[in-house]
This record gives sequence, C-alpha cells and structure tokens, in this order.
Amino acid sequence: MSRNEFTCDCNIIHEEVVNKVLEKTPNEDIFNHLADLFKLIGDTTRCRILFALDESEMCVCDLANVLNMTKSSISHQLAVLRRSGVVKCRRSGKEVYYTLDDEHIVKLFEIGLEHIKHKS
Amino acid sequence: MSRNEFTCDCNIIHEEVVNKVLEKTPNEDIFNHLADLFKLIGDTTRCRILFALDESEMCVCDLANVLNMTKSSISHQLAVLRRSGVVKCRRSGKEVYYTLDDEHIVKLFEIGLEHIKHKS
DNA sequence: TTGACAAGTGAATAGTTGTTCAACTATAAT
DNA sequence: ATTATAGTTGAACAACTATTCACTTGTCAA
Repeated sequence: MSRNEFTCDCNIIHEEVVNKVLEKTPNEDIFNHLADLFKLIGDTTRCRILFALDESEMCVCDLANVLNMTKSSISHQLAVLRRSGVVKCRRSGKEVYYTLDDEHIVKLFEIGLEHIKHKS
Repeated sequence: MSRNEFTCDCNIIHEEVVNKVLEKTPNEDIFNHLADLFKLIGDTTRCRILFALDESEMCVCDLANVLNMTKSSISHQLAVLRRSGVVKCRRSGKEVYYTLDDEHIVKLFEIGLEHIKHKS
C-alpha cells in the first residue's frame, strides 16, 4: 500500500506524517492550474505588460514603447495572456486596446512586492 | 527623446498615456525579482513540496513518498527553494528536515486558489 | 484600389530548466 | 571498520519557451 512501489526510490520514514499530508493534498489538477498561473506571471515581460495595463488601457504600439520591445514580441505575449483570460482586448480602428481582466493578478503582485521588500 | 530609437519598431500612438505609465513603472530590478518569485512557485513539483511543507515539517524521503518522486529530484528542487529563502532545513541524525520559511508563499497560494475557483 | 500602418502568426533559433543517472558525503548501527 | 541508509551534487538529456524574422491580415485614408 505504500507509494514506493512506483517511482519513489526510498522508504517512508514517518508513515503517519506522510499519510496525514497525503490526505490533505489537493488533487493533481489543482497543482497544475496553480503552477500554470504562477508560470504565467513568472516572466519579466508579462509582469511589465500587466503592470502597465493596470495603469491604463493600451494598444500594442503603446505597450511596445513602454517596454521598449518589438510589436511582435509584445503581441506574442499578449496572445498568451489573452488565452489565459487575464487580459481582454477590443479593436478600435487600426488599433487593438488591451485591458486587465482579472482581479487576482493585482493582489498577487501586491503580495509579491511585499515579499521583495521583506527580503531585501 | 522617444523610446523608438532603440528596439521598439513602431510609433508612439498615445504619448500622454505612454509617458504617464512610464512614470509609474517600477525599475527593472523590481520586475526581475517579481518574475523570479513567481517562476519559483510556477512549477508543479515545487508547488506540491511547498503545500506539503505547509502541512508539516518533513524530511526528503517523506516528501519523495508524498510526491511519489525520486529523492534526487526532490533534493534538487529543495536546493532551489532553499537558495531562494522560502524553505529552511535542519539536520537530525541521518535525516534533514525541511520547513517553510516565508509567510508570503501561503498567501500567494490562497489567492491562486481563489483565482482557479473563479475561473472554473 | 492602392499605399500605409497596426496587429497577428508560424517557423526557427537560442536560452533555460526539470529529471535522470551515477557518483559522492554524512550519519548511525552492527 | 564495514555496511546501510539519507541526502546532495554535477553532467547530460529532453522538453519547453521567449524573441526574432518574414509574412499575412485588417483597417483606414487618399
């Protein structure tokens, strides 16, 4: 019944602790979603885009100027953010305007900033 | 004085917006640190380790059993987490016991879980 | 309809990263 | 001392990812 029949290469040392923790462990999907969320904001470029959009709605060219990067690069990252549902966009003429579409992102940044202050 | 002399390949469309956002933009280090923090927890294995350690102090073998992974794999990830200062360890006999060492990690997970609930 | 510009996209490249494997060190027990 | 077990570590490999480049699409104005 122990787990080491599979890929773990060692004995259980504290069976009670392991069982208690296993009981409280969320299922795999939860961890995958959590990791995906943090991976999404775990990139300097995407962090800067999201920070910028938190200040103001912006088109791709504006963002490219703020970040001092190419339109293409920004556009690729915006596509990632849009697919994950944290930004949304609307077209107006030739431009496409992006806005934040997730109330949790800003909270995560706030705590992240606290963390940095605390560690430095 | 505009930024497009460098790597940006387009014109500023809304100069006021760009300037306003540029003023409020934190410096590069902040974004690098933020992204590093989220990258750190943006991995399924490290998420699971941190969740487990939030339940109880554990040694490497226990963690390997909980996650059903090899000791080596767990040890590598614990080294990453330790270098970043989010876990600490103490040796007792042959075993090395790890604990959470960062009050912000749990908060980040809480908001992350809210996000997931909200989106599903 | 033609030209100009904003934006999106697929393929390629370069850099990064997680796991495995095979050592190795550290500690305890016989 | 020898053996066994816990844990660490460096190198190698595979998988992933961010940016670049070239091209395409969409929209507006002349």
